[in-house]
Amino acid sequence: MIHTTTLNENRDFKKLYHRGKSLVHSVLVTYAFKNKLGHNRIGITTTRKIGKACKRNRARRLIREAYRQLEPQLPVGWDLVFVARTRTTLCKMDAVKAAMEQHLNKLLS
RNA sequence: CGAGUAACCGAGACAACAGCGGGCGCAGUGCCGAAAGGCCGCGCGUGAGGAAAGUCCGAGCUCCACAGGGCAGAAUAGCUGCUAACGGCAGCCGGAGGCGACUCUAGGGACAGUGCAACAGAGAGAUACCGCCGUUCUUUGAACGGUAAGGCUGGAAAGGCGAGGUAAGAGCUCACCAGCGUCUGGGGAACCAGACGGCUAUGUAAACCCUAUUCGGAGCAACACCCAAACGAAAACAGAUGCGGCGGCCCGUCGCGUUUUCACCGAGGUGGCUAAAGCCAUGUGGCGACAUAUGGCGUAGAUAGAUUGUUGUCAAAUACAGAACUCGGCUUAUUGUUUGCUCGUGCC
Repeated sequence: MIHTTTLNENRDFKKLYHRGKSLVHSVLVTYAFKNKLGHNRIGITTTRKIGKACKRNRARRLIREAYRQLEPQLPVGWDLVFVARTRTTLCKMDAVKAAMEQHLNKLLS
């Protein structure tokens, strides 16, 4: 990815959950918060509610691919956390991408 | 054709575009960092399973004393073999189920000891309630004695069943069957077959227990190394009959003050990390598990965690499901195809 790194510290996730803006959709929950790094950081949460390792991997892949396709049009300087939901594993990538695009347009404007 | 039973094999392939993790090669010495070290571009090649799962066994590897003695504790339980090892596997023996193919089997010991067996029933290591028979008194019965065939209860009632026998009965006697013991024969063994003997006193050891065999503990967040930082203060207790290290206890052994509070110091990096009791093919030995020889292959190593998204073609690609130090098993989840065998039905 061009200007994005992964978010891997638990304290960063907690900060977004408490202080970030969020939107909910049936296949995706998005949290966003501005950072001062000059690039984006994303984190993906797949809880055990979704299923076992295989289903969680699938959800993570779908979200990462959706983000990758949307990335060129996004503004820079945000921390993002995407939370997969149970229905995420059942749907196609296009549905996730549409939900994400809708969320990001609202949150990052 | 239907029902069943056993086993092999597969787990999408190909093409296009986009994208991700390792590896190798080339290049700038460009970027980040205090440093160890890491990042970026292009090309080539490579990249999840039959169960990767559950974490139920067994090993390797690492550290604790290269692991010591005893007790406690745990596991296993027909025989012979295979294996690095196993609670696994193979073959066989015994038992159970099925018409059969075939399947299942936690399969040592109840004359070492302790316990339990409710209720019912006359009586459950012990009986005489009814009944049957005899004797006596007497006469529609009673007392005493004999009996375990018949009745009732129960999961189980003093081996089963038939004949003889008897006052009535009884392994009292006999044949057959079951069980026990001894002997003989066969087998490597579990065990099998036969003969003879006396005539026997329940079940439960997935109840405690006994016997035999095996087992030290913790786990890759193990552990090793590198860079940076720190390596101080106070209080309490003890003075070796103390504290700590080896899962519990006792020894043994090694090390040494210990604990608490405050202060100081990294959400650092690299290795371990994949060549392995490895896989494939062929030959040889073995009923088989497996062993062995030759040749070939070199096949993921992440650390918020990598093969996926969108199409097209194929009759369909759907199910269960994602490596996390590595192997050998077991168990559980689940999809498709094929083949052998068994039983039933119909036709030739």
